[in-house]
Amino acid sequence: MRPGKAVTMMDVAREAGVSRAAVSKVIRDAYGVSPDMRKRVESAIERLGYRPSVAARAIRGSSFTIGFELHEIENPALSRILRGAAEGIEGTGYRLVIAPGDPEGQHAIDALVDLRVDGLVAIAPRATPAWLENLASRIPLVLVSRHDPSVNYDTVAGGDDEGARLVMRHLFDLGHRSIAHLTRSEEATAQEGGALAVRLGAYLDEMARNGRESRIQVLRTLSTSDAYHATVGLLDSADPPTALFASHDDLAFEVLRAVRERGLDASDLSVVGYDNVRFASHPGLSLTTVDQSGDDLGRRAVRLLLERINGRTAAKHEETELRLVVRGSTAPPRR
Amino acid sequence: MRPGKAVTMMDVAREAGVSRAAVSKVIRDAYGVSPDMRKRVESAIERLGYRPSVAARAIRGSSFTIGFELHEIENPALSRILRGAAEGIEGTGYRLVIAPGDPEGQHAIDALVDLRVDGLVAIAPRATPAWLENLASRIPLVLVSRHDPSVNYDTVAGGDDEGARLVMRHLFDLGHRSIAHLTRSEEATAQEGGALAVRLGAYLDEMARNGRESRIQVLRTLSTSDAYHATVGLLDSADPPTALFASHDDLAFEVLRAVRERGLDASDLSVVGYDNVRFASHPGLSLTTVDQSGDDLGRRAVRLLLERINGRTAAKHEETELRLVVRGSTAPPRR
DNA sequence: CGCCACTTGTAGATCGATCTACACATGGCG
DNA sequence: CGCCATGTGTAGATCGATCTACAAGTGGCG
Repeated sequence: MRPGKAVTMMDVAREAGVSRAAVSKVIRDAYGVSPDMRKRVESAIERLGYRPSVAARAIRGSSFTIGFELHEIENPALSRILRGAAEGIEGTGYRLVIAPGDPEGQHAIDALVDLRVDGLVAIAPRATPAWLENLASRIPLVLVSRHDPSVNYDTVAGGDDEGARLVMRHLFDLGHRSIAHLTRSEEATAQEGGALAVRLGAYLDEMARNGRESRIQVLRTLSTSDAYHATVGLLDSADPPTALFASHDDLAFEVLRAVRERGLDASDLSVVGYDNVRFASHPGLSLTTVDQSGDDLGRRAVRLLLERINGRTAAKHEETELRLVVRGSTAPPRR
Repeated sequence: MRPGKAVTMMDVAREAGVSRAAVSKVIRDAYGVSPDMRKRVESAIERLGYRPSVAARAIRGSSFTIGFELHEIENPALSRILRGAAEGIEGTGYRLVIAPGDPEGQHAIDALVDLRVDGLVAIAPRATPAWLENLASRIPLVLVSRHDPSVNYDTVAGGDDEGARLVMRHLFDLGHRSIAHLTRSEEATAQEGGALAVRLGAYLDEMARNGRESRIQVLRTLSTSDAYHATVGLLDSADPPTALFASHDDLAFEVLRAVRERGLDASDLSVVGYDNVRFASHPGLSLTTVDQSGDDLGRRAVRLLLERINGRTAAKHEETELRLVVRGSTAPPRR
């Protein structure tokens, strides 16, 4: 029974004793259907278990499917955004498919475009604005966690500049004067509008404003496990900082791992993350962090995209609410 | 430029001065293409940036896409399986799309079937074997973390019975005599072949074998945050158990949350999880758990599915390696 | 009674690919 | 020189839907 046993519109038409066009009209809820015909067609659909082929639809017009590009499957901050998107799409008649991919997002985005989705939500922290503009000229596009001032695609992001400054001020207020910043690779912060680039910029600026240029120290890691080793190296250095601002929670947790393993605490090295993922509130971790309402980010992205699919062309750039959540991983420095 | 500006095979054919069929042959690497024609077509493809439409392909035959049904986006154990699947598909010429869905998996699976993917990897802990058999008769299907003895679909799972017994023996060896089990809702353990059902069964059996029927205590939660409240209730009860076996790490972490908030430790209530997600090894959590190689689960599922797509019809049922990882969340009971 | 408007349903083109069947060259060989 | 095998390319049907154009039927109204 394996070989292509799918029920088609033709089968339904035969079963109901009407034409294909009639069936099409019924399922699209189009004009020109008598109550009688509707009933017969609907019962035939029911009986045969017919389901319209998205592929066949896509080839003619809309697939009623939107794509979500996700480059880090295991990053809980991204999962939170994704959950918001999934919630946001409910009841809209559209469905969501996710393509896992590389950090550039290229491969995943291509896969979704090839599927002929009606629109795209992407994170793609390493894609260049030029490439995205080009993409946006061919398909409705919304970017999450980027601040590009594009006219062709929308963006939704947290106020990363403000968030990072909240973090820095919190640390300065506690009395820290030597604060390091832990972020991703050079490429990850290369795009001016990227969230990590903005956070890095705010860190550098706040250090300068407070006259601490000489203590600026930026660490970079490729993977999360790298973050652990980088911290170990930092703690072993001659004159370690008293606080560390990690550009997102997943990195911060690895920093905490190193700190705890040494038997140290927040007075030795205060740690701040970003995103307020679920684990941050766990008493075993208790991470001070910034909540940028990741789920709201996803929900809004979907809403903006649907607006665009339905004809809006003027770009919108939104920001979500921010909130510094102070927990046990930060404290005044011991000295 | 927005309106359907996609480059089609026809455009490429025109550009290269050949027929559509010729272009098709080149991209499918089919027989009957002269080196000269190949070159011209390839350069035309390059010049126009042509990408074949998966939708159009799917309608005729294969989409070279496989679907992954994921009902809990934020569950790190599932993310781990997903990562394995994503790794396993690399270099195979297929691509992976994920559909987020409800616990029944119905909606997500339907969405993937409607997309006309070539095969399906599903977790669907609450689907009935009958429904899955029916599904498997229409599309190649592999189930993860289920032990159904189906002849129409494959399964890959950890040895859940053995794993749960490892946990129980570890707790008995430490001296625990009153052990509770925390699992999901009734529906989640209703399917006989489901991983949670098997773990529950092993718990009940081990309690009985050790003559502790009277201390059997099964708690159920709907959400992860529920697990926290359930634990609080348990700790407040008249004669609380000295150990708790949670059916997966995410629940265990919430149990630990309650334990830690009370200032209690492993001697008061030992906690064991299942899955060995990344956070389990964090010193702030340090959870004893069972590692069932979640990434391997995903990798194997993909491999089995591709075998099936390529013609295998005899069902295979595989199990992954198991390993009990003892950490700080378990200790001998205080009394 | 005849014309028009409206309702209800169908035929057939179309979307972008795949794939079978065939046409046309070319050249080897008896 | 004629026949056939081989190599190269194309025409056209096909997949499952959408959607325009139109045919047939019904009833209102002057």
